[in-house]
Amino acid sequence: MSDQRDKILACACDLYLSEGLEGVSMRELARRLGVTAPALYRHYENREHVLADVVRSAYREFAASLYRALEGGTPRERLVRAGEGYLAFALRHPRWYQLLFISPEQLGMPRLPDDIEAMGCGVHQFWVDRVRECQDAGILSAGDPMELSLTMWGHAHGLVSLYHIGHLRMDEATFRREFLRSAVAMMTGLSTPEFANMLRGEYAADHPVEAHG
Amino acid sequence: MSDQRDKILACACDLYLSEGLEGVSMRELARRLGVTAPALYRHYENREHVLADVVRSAYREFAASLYRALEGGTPRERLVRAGEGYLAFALRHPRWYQLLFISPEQLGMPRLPDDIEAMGCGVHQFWVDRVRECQDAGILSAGDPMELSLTMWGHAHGLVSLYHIGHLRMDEATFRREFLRSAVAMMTGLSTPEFANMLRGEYAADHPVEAHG
DNA sequence: ATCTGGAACTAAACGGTGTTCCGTCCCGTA
DNA sequence: TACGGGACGGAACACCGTTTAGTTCCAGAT
Repeated sequence: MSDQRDKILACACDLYLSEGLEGVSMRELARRLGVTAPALYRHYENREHVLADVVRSAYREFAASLYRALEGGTPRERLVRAGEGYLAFALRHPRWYQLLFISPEQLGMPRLPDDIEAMGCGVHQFWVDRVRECQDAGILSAGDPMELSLTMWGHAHGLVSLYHIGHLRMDEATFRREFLRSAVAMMTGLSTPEFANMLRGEYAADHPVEAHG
Repeated sequence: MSDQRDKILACACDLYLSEGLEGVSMRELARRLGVTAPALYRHYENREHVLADVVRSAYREFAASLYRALEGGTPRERLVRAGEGYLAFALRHPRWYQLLFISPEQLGMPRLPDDIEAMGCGVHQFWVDRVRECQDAGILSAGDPMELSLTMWGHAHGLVSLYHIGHLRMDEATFRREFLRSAVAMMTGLSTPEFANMLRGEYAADHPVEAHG
């Protein structure tokens, strides 16, 4: 029965979300479960395997947040909703987001397990699909959809990452505005000329330039 | 005399570059210096302060790699060289690059020391200056130079970060090509229309599309 | 020349970590 | 009823950061 394994994982997730990676120790885990540390090794080979399962949980939560974008009715709406879901997840669950993009060696493993790498590729594929259908709809310019999605993903992850680290001295509301503005600026370089104009127009209408001097 | 302090720092840098963060332990540091661990506390308050000095070293190396761009003769050349310097540093010294963008809590500190945060802002300011002079030269579109540089920085850091983590399944040469292509695509969204056209033309001339079926 | 103070070090220890080994209990099954 | 195996606890090993107390040694002042 893997009932206890589930409890360990749930406890490890709680511990990680509240205390960070260093907070997830086998002994503290055991303490919270009313057990001694060696007992955990009945259910998990070692700490590394526990952390790998926490990462898997993070990926599942992340994927769920993204896949809700498929409820959108048009390629454009699905792409926009995917972007919104991405940002929402990154801001609502900073620690989970960071776990998705942490280097394996910080988890104490030389390489990520294959299935976790596959989850990362799955997310990437989701983006490629969103891009491709926007290309088919004439919204994004032609070209390898993987290349376009790479540019978009890199941009989004970079901004979020800089914000989480604290290199950007902004509050969350300001960051949301900057993220949107920056995304629109970047997307105009990836869109068809007509759609780029439309994007600029919509953004200008929604965000009138404030007077300052 | 801070001779020993310098030796400790040099040894910590070596240790970090070869073994990673976890490899930098006070005991191993002491072993390599032919000394016992408590002796280190004569020269450094604790491990956190040692690591902070390693981060400072990383920043100095990074800044040096960037500031060489000022040898360029035109705003455009200085911006391009800065981008090349950024990528070169990130690829040549992955561990040092990662140290610049690591979250404080992974270093065991609640917040970065003020002077280190200031070094990060200094690098940012360098980018803002490169952008501003390109705007003055009519190469980049008008607008807050901080906003433009944020878009560019986010994009660059995001791509490098994804590559370092291993989410991008490419060798280094492929990544360099993808990075350049992606940067050009993004820059066309930030440039004046004339310069965007020129950019596209130059990139197309340097990178003829390969035939594939 | 002797005394003194302080810098630099060592040894030992405390409490923490991941992990292993071994003994023990307990429960389902033959 | 006997057995086997899963689940656990206790003790231990080797490591970690850090503190305390004691030692060595040398420069400078008396």
